[in-house]
Amino acid sequence: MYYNSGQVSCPPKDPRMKSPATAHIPEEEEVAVNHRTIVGRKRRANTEAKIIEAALQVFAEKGRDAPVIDDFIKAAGIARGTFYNYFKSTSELLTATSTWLTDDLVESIEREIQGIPDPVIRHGMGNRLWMKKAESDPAWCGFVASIWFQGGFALKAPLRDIRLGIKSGGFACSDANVGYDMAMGTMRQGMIRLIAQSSPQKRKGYGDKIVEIILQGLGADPNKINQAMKLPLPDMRRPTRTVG
Amino acid sequence: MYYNSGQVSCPPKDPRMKSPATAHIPEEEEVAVNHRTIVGRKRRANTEAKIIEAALQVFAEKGRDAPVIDDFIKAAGIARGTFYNYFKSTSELLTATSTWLTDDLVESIEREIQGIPDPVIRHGMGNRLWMKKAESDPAWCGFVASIWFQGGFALKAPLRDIRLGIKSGGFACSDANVGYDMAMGTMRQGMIRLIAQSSPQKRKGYGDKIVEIILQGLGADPNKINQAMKLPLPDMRRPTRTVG
Amino acid sequence: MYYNSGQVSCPPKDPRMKSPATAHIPEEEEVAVNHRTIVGRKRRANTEAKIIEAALQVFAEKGRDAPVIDDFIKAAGIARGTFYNYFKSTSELLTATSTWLTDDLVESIEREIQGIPDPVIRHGMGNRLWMKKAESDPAWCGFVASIWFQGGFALKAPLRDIRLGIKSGGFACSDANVGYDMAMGTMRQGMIRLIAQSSPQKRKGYGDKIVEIILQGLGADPNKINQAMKLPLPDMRRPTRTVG
Amino acid sequence: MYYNSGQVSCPPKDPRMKSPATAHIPEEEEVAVNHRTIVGRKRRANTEAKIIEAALQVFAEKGRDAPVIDDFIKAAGIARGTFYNYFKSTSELLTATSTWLTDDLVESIEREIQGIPDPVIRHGMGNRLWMKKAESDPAWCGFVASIWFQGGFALKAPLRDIRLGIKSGGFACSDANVGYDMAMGTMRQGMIRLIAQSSPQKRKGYGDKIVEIILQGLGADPNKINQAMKLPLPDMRRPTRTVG
DNA sequence: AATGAATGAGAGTTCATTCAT
DNA sequence: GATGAATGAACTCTCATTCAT
Repeated sequence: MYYNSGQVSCPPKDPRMKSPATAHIPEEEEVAVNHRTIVGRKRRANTEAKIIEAALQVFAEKGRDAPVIDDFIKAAGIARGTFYNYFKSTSELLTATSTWLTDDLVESIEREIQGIPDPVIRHGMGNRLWMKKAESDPAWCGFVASIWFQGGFALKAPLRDIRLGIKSGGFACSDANVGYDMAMGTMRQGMIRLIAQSSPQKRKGYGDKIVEIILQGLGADPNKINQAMKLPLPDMRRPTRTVG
Repeated sequence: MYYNSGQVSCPPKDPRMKSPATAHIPEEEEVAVNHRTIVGRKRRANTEAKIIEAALQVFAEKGRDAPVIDDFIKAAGIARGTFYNYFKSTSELLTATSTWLTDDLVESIEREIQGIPDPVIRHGMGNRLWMKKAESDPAWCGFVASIWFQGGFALKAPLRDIRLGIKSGGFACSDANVGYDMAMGTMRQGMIRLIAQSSPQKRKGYGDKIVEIILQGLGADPNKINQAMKLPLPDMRRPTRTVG
Repeated sequence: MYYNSGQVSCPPKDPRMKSPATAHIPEEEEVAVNHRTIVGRKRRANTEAKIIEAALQVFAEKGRDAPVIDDFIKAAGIARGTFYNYFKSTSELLTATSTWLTDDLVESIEREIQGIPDPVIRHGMGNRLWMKKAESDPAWCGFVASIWFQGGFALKAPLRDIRLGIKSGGFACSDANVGYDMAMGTMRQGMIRLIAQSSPQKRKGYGDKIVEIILQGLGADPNKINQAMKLPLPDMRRPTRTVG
Repeated sequence: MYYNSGQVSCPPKDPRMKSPATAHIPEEEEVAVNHRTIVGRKRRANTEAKIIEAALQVFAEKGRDAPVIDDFIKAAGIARGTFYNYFKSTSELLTATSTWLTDDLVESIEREIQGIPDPVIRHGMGNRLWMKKAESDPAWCGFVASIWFQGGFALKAPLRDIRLGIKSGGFACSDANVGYDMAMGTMRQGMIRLIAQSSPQKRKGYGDKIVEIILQGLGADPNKINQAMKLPLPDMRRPTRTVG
């Protein structure tokens, strides 16, 4: 995995898969998978997806702390009690939502760039794909910048590539942590600017500028930077999840 | 002014000075500034300072959103009603606190670096002084990183110096905004790492590394970077405000 | 309708009926009126009635402005939060209570007198029934005099009958508004005296005297006044709502 | 006295006179009326008048119950503590204000009509003068209708005249209390209509209509009513107090 | 007398959580 | 599983009153 968030968890596509909220359900009992069980599972998955999708909207609109349970159940069209069948608190929902929202982008990016051998180019391309998403999907950008970055935000892959780049001499940077802080901090700040910037033509291209200055900050060779910035960005196969 | 936040306001040292919460009190134009008035002002200023100082502790401990009025009045040792004589809400108190906490650091930094003619060196020195404070005062660092960076965080001076640096050829950076985002984002992320890092010897020197990578990211000449990093950091004359 | 207050609304006898506080609940158009829904509605209606009945007591005891939320919830035996599930404020509760309390008396009176053709007699009989209620139910009288008369108190039927009476020559009165003010003002003042008067034998008959002077004030013929005052007062079929 | 309110108290014209709020000051001590005492008294009277005049405005604007101490001290331009030097509570201020506002009207009316021997005519003229004030001074009318009528409102003179009128055969009314309720209730209701009616030409003459119907309600002879309504209204010598 | 900062009881309101149906 | 009425702790805010100066 390239962009590999610390807390990986699969979104509830497959009703058989454990999602964070359902992790407590013992699986051993599930010997007799009869019709009712299957129906029940489908309903569960359905409702959970409904809640998470509604939560995305709500968090994107109101931010991290303002939303109250009522906002979620109204947006999801469910009853108060139903909420508690899936999530113990809003913060658990926040975690689930973040995970669901970023995981497959992270996976997609990783899939796209795993073939690139040079860590400098690979890092640059990974960042570009990330910022492209931020540029083109304001709601996603808003959610991630203000919410998902909070607390965790530990992407393993970039740190690893920065380390490899330093070792290989591609990056001139005294300390991998410093480089990582620079890269992550700059991306975040760039995303914050993208949120504030409503005009699409002004957003256009800002992501690449951000990536370029990151590579410069990491001390990459200008020619290599040019090379990384000129590579065509692949269309990511499956469209990734979106907020709206 | 170098580090010049938008809303500069003097802390309530001098009871005659306007502070945000006392701004409505008529001053010089007052016809009869009699004894009672003066006494009253002193008390006001006193209490306001007491509240703000307590608030610093509270915000540093509990963060930006968690604290409730009760936390502040208990910490300040005042009555509920007294709080409302000074601040309409916790967020107003937050603003006042941020302002009070950062304003004189910003002023001090500015005073120190205004004599440096080269915008690259000046920018580097300004950043170093800022990060030095962050390194040496964990509570201040925690407060500022989590609270003051929120929303506003528009320091005019760094942006201006980045612009001047680009114009003079000292910085190689396609867009001043990008450079600004990089510089600010990196400092923030560096401060977040400083907070997480409790061991003093690991904190030691991290601020300078952050500044160094910022200058590299801005495309400064390595010699000039060296020069900026080697200049001795002046002791700022008055010790700046601190959280504890 | 005779005594027809502006905002007629049915009291929540039938859980399916809209009452002010439950007006937002979708009804017939609801697709699936299942068991749970029905049960929920019954509970809602129940609680609402419980609150309103308690509110009557409270308002009657403490007046219009003194009561606080706590009084209502204690009297109704509900939790703080439950109150807000039904009413946003005490004044909304006041409105609901007034409406609930007067509406069916107004309806009953109207039912009784609609058959009387002469507007003079009809007006007299309507007033007599109203004052009879005031005489016999001190709590109701106190509530209505101090609360319901506030602001609105625009009963359409009396005004219409006064107008008809003037047109037909039964009343000698220069201006229907003046007559209306006289009639309403006199009844209110009479009710205030009834409240102050705790001895039942002194209250006895005071309502009829009030009505008599109103008719005299409207310039009705003494014989007709006599006639209106001598007609037996019908027992209103269903006992109307009462405060206690 | 004709219109003689129960609680008569002189307004603070003469600083030597006791007003309700100063009634507790012992007079015995006042043997040595030196300069300072006199100055103090003048200040007292001044401040009290200032408070009461401000209170009139406040009550007229906000009604009987809504105003808080803050409203009064802001309107009067005094300090919090000063308020308590004069009034123990808002309701004491309300009483003082009512008294101050109505007393001299009551006196003036009484002075004007004391020479009229016939109780019917006298009552009619008294009412007319009252309603004339109501017609011409909306603020006064608003204050009196909504505030002063509350609670007390026991005017002795009208009741006495109604009694005398009944005894002399001028009024045909079974019970003086009923007549009194009719007269007072009708005036109040008429005043309420005057408040609601902002157009001066519609207000014009309404007071006399109100008085006319009162006399008719009391059973006065039509000729005598005519006579009472045709007498020219005297200009009351001193202009009475007004709200603005 | 006048001042106005400080007080704290008490009122209003929100909202996460439970639970019978 | 789904429902939504009921709950009450926790929070915000107001305002009459005191008192040192």
